[in-house]
Parts: sequence; C-alpha cells; structure tokens
Amino acid sequence: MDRRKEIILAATRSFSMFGYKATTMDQVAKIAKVGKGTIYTFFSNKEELFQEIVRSTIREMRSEAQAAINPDEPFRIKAHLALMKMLEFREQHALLGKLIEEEKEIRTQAVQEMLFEVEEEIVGFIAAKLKMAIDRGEVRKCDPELVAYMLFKSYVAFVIEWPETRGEPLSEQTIADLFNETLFRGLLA
Amino acid sequence: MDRRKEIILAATRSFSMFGYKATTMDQVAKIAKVGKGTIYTFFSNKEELFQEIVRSTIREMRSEAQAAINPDEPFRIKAHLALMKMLEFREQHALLGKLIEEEKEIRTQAVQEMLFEVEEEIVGFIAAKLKMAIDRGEVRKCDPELVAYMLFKSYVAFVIEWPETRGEPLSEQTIADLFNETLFRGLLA
DNA sequence: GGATTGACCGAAATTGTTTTACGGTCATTG
DNA sequence: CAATGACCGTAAAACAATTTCGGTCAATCC
Repeated sequence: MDRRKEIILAATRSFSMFGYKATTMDQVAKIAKVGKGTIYTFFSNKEELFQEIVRSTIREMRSEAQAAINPDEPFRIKAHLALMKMLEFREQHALLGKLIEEEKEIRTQAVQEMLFEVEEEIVGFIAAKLKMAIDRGEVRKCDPELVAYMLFKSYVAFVIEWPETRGEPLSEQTIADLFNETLFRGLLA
Repeated sequence: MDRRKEIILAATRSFSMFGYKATTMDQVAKIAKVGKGTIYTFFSNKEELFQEIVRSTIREMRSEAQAAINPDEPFRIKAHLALMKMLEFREQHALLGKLIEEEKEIRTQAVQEMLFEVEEEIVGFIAAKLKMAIDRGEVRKCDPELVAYMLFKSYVAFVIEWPETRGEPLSEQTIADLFNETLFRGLLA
C-alpha cells in the first residue's frame, strides 16, 4: 500500500466532507492510517497537500469538458457545452462544491486562491478553443482571453447568480438562445 | 430649520463616513442636534431612514446617467456611457463606496438589500434604453431584461473585477471596443 | 540507519462570562 | 403636544480561560 496515495485519498475525503479549514492533519493521518509526521515527508504543509488535490480535480474537470465536446462543431456549441459542463462540475463535484460553500461563508484564503485557479482553468480552456476558431476563420479576430472571460462571467451570471437573486432558474435552452443571438452572433466571421 | 432635513443630512454624513452598522442613532441625533426620539417621529426605525437615504442616492445616480447620454446616439454608445457613469458613481460616491466596502467586509443584511436595489436600478435603466432601441428597430428583438443583465455583469467584470484579480485595469477604449465588436455587434438589427 | 511515529510546542481559535453599547420607547418637560 | 433623553432589554464587544491545531523532532521500529 502506497502511503502517499493513502494520504491523498484520506485528505480528499476530508476536504470534501468538511472543507479546508475544518480538516485537521490529525484527522487526515488517522483516516490514512499513518502517523502525522509521515504526511510531512510527502507534503511540506497542509496548504501544499490541499493544492495538489485541488489541481488534480481541476485536471479531472478539464478532461470532462474535453470529453463533452466534439471538435467538429462550431465554436458556439463547444463553448456552451464546455461552460455548462465545467460550471456543473464546479457545483456538483463534492470537493469543489464544499470549497465554494466555504469561500462564501468563511472566506478562507487558501480556498479563495484555489477557486481562482479553477476560474483560470475554465477561462483558459474557452480561450484556447476560441483561439482555434479564430485561426480557422470561423470567428472574427478578437482578444481570446477577454472574450473568454466575458463568456465565463456571463455564464456564471445566468447559471448561478440569476437563480440566487431572482428565484427561478433559466432553462439551458433560454441561455443557449440568448448567447447565440447576441454574443456568439457578434463573434461570427 | 427643518428637523427632518437635518436628520437626513446628519444620517447621510454618518452612513457615508462609518457605514450602516457603525452609525448609531445617538450619533445621528447629536449631529442633527435633535433628541433621539425626534428621529422616530419621522422614520419608524434605523433601516427605514437608511433606505430613504440610499434611494435618494439612487435617484441621483439615475439623473447623472441620464445626463451623460444623448438620446440621438446609437444604443451601444448610450449603454456604454450610462454603464460607465453608473459604475463610476457607485464606486466614487461617498455613501455607496462605503456601503460596498461594508458589504464585502461585514455583509450587513440591510446593506446587501440596498446594494441589490442599486444593481436593479442600473439593469432597469439599461433595459429601458434597450427596449426603446428595439422598438425603433435599431436593435434585434431580444429579452431586454436578460441582455441588460448580461451587459451589467460583463461591465462589472471588466471595470471592477478584472483590475482586482489581474492587477492592471483595462482602458475604457479597450472595453468599448471589446463590446462593440462582440455583444453590440450581435445585437444590431 | 532511514523511514515512521506521536508526544510535544507555541500560536491561534474557541468557549464561557462579564461588561458595554445600541435601537427603540415613553413618561416628563417646556 | 412636539420634543426630549433617561431608561429598558437585547445583542454585541471585551476579556479570560481553555482547547485545538499545524508543524517539529527525539525516540522507535524495521
């Protein structure tokens, strides 16, 4: 049995169930059935252990997004599916869901930083697809980073914030239509 | 001297300097040079006094936005100028600036509610202009409320959030160009 | 003798208690 | 009878006492 893997497994479960702050190194050691000192032979501190785990979750999210799209489809379809998939992942995945909750309620610094990395990954993913669409002439020339950022923020606004403040969520079709008739339309070459 | 006016003046100064929570009714009474009980003959409680003041600030913001635009200009110009003006007002105005700070740090409920009204005012303002543009055939048919919401959220993202996370602010020209070439372009009839 | 451990340390958070401050009232006052 | 400020109950701040936790390292084990 691989001690390092056991530690990561235990920490993942604990972070997912209790969040970053409420997870103690003693707890992780106990679940992983190792001495607390052993953890520190693999990870220099709690935050590094945490970062490693979140970053592997981010890679998982990227894989799922990649798997959700078909390279042949137009950019607007790819962007919509990828954004919806990643936003859903962010909310549904046990670890990230717990972290979002913790950020809202406790504002743990380490958590804020990692959720920012999640955001960067999503924006970066969309920016890369957008750049490809520009290169192949499907989309007009524009700053992919800025437009990807706008897409991300707008999707978050409609998928997450709108239901929170206005009560009723918007259907996925409504959101897709809205973007098709405004932003994506303006992007067409 | 008008007691009611004096009270509003005193409360405005106090809310602007110390925020909602840190303003006490004793403090307001002292500044206004009235007994505390007198305040309660005009306002039923602290929150109502606060609401009255914020709502008058909102009207002030609307006036400034209205004054900043020319009815003859195309929607994209009006929307840009109005959004920039209102976002600037929101950040620069002593009262609203203090409230934004208080919301971030203390999350006072009464403050959250009033800042939500500020947001609603901005979105409503843009939605109204958008509806007019649609009626006069300048802009394609769309849901004005949803598109105005997207505009607001995107502008906040670029004007306020981008500089906070990425360090460097974007020039107003960069922002205007970005929207002209994407969202506004997609809206054209 | 290198890997593993958990008792141990100081800092930081939590808990429990006392004191203070505050929003709102209302009997008194001018 | 409009205006006031002492007064009330609650809620928050302040303080003290206690516990918890991240990280270390001498002792232990294999």
